Amino acid sequence: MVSIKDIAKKAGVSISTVSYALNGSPKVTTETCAKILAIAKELNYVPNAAARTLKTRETKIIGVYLTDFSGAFYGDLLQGVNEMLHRKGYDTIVCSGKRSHRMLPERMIDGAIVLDAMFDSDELLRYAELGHKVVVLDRELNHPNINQVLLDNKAGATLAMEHLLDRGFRKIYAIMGPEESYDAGQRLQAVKQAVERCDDLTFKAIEGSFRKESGEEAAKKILAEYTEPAAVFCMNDEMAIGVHNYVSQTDYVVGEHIHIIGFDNVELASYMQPKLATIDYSKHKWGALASEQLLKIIAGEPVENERIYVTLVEGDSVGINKEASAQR
Amino acid sequence: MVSIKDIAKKAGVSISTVSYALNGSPKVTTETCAKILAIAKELNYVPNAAARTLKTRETKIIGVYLTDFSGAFYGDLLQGVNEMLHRKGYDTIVCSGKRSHRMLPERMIDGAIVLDAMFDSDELLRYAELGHKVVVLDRELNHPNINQVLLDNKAGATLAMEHLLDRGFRKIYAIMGPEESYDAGQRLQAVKQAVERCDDLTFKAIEGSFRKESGEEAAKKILAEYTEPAAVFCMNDEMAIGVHNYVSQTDYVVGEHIHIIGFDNVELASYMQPKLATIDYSKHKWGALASEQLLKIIAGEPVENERIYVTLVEGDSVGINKEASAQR
DNA sequence: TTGTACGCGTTATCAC
DNA sequence: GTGATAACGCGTACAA
Repeated sequence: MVSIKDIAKKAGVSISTVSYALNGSPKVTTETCAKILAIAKELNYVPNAAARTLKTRETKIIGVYLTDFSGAFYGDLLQGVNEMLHRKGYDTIVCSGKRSHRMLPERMIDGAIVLDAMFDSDELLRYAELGHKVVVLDRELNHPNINQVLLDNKAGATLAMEHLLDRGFRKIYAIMGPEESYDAGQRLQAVKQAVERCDDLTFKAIEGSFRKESGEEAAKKILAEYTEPAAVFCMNDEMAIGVHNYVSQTDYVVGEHIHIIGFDNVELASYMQPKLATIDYSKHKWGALASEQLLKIIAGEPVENERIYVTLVEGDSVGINKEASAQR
Repeated sequence: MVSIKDIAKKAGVSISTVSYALNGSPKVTTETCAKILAIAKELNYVPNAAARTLKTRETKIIGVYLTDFSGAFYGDLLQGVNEMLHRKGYDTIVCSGKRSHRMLPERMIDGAIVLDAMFDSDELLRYAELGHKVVVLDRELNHPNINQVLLDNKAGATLAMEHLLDRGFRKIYAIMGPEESYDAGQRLQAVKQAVERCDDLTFKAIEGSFRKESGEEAAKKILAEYTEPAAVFCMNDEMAIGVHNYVSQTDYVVGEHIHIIGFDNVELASYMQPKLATIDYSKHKWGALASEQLLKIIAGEPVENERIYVTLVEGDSVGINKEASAQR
C-alpha cells in the first residue's frame, strides 16, 4: 500500500508538502505541486479513507437502512436519495440487517436514513444522543439530531375508505400490516375513524404481514364467509395482489363480488386484471426530501419535520355496489 | 467520543488491558474483564471503525455495485448476497455511481461484487492489480484477484430462439440490449448462431436499451411492417413488457399476431395478459454464489469461474404459427 | 515555502 | 496478567 510517505520519499520532499499539494493548498509551488501529483499518479496513490476519517471525522457517505433488499418498492425511493446526495457531493450506501447498524456510531457514515422497523427506536435515540444524525421515514421520534419525513398515511387510508364508501359498500374488510409497522398502525387508526363515522357498516380487520401470502390467506377467510359483495382495503399493494390472485382463482370476480384497494401504487398494480385501485405517492420525492433534510441537520441548519402527500388512483378492482345502489 | 483511553483511565488500568478485555483475550482476569466491560457499557463505548481498519486492514464489509437502484430485478440477487455474507460474518452494502468506486481502493470494503457496465474494466483491473478482490457478474476478466460468475446467456438465448422456431415462426425479430452490456452481447451472438442454422428465416435485429420504452418503440416499427405472424425475442423482460403493452393497445393480439419471449423472468412477467414467455434463472443463487466466490478469493483459496444455468418458462405470449403448420 | 511533530483510536509486540 | 510503546496513514499547527 502506497502512502503519502512513499510519495514524499520519491519526490524528495516532506510528507506535509505532499499533503498540501494533494489537497490543493496554496502554500506550495506550482512546480513542486505538479511534480508531486505526477509521482502520486505514477505510484497509483490512493488516499486511505480510514486514516482520513480518523482525523477529519467525516466520510461524505450517507447510509440508507432498509428491512431487506427485496421490495420493488424501494427502487424509486433509493433513486431519489441517490440523485439528491450525489448532487451535494455525498455517496449513498444501502444497508440491511442489524449488523450494519454499527456503521453509524463507528462513523463510517455521516448520517442515516431509516426505513426499517427492525432498527430499534431506542438504539436510534442512543446514537442521536451521541451526536449522530438521522432521518426516519417510519416512526415519530423527537430529538434535535433526528428529523422525520413521513407519509401522510392517515390521509391515504381515509381516501381509500371513502372511495369504498362512495361506491356503496357497507361490508368492508381491512387487511392490516405487521404490528411493528408504524405506517400500518397509522393507516389502521384512520380506517377505524372512518368506520366510526358510519353506523350502517359491517367492518372487520384481518391480520396481515405486508406480504403477498398473507393477502392470500385473508382472501380465503373472506370468501369463506361470503354473503354479499364486500370491499377490502389492503394496507399495502403486495397484500392486495395476494387477495387479487386468490380471488381470481375462484369463481368470484374481482370488481364484482370482491372489491380491492391497496396502498403504495407499485408498478404491478396497474398490470393487474382488473387494474388495482390504490393510494399513490412519489417515492422518488420521498427519498429526495429525506436526503435533503439529513444534509440540513448535518450542516446544523434548523429543520421542520416533513410530510409526503398521497392521492387516490382508481382502478376496476373497485366496482360499484349495485345492490346498495338499487336499494336507494 | 469515548475511546478505550477513557475506559482505561476510569478503570485504572492501561489501554492494552482494555483492548484485551474488549476482545475477549484469555490473558486477562475474569474480574478485571468484567469491570472493564461494565465501564465500557456505562460510558456507551463504541469501537471506532476507522481506527480499527487502520490497523487490521479489513472491514468485514463487502460492496455490491449496481448500475442503479431501480430494477425490481436486483431484489432477489441482493437477498442472495446478503444471506450468504451474513452467515459468514460479513456485512453487505450496495453502491451505485462512479463516486462510490473509491471505497474499494480506499479499503472501506474488503471486496466488490460488480454488476454495473459503468464500472470500467480497466479500472477494475487496476484495483485487482493493487491487490483488491472482485467478483464480476457482467464481463469476462482474467486476473488472479478477479473471479467471474456469469449467466449462461448463450444457452438462454438459444432456448428462446429454439422455442420460437419450434412453434413454427419463420419471421423473427430480436430486440437487442445496450451496446455496453455484456449479457446483451452474448445473447445476440447466440441468436445469430441460431439464425444461421436456419435458412428459411426472415430475421431482423432492432436496437434496444433494456428499458420499457425501447420495447414500445421497437413494437411500433414491427407493427408498421406487419404482414404475417411474427415472433419477437426481447433480450430482457422489461423490453418484452414494453412490446406487450404497445401491441395490446392496438388491434393486434399478443400470442396470435405478435409472439413475445423475454429474458429474466421478473415478477411482472407472469402477471402479463397473456402471460409472458421468458428465460428463468435463480437470481438468489447468483448472488449467493458470487459472494461465496468472493470470500474464497479473499481467503486466498483457489477458485474456478462459475456459471448460472437457465431454463425456459413457457407462456401464452408465444402461441403457434397456424399458417406455417397448415402449410406442412 | 518546507519540514517536524503530534493526534486520531486501535492493535500488536514486547518487557515486566 | 499487565503495562508501555510502536506502528497504521493522514491532516495540520507550528517552527524553521
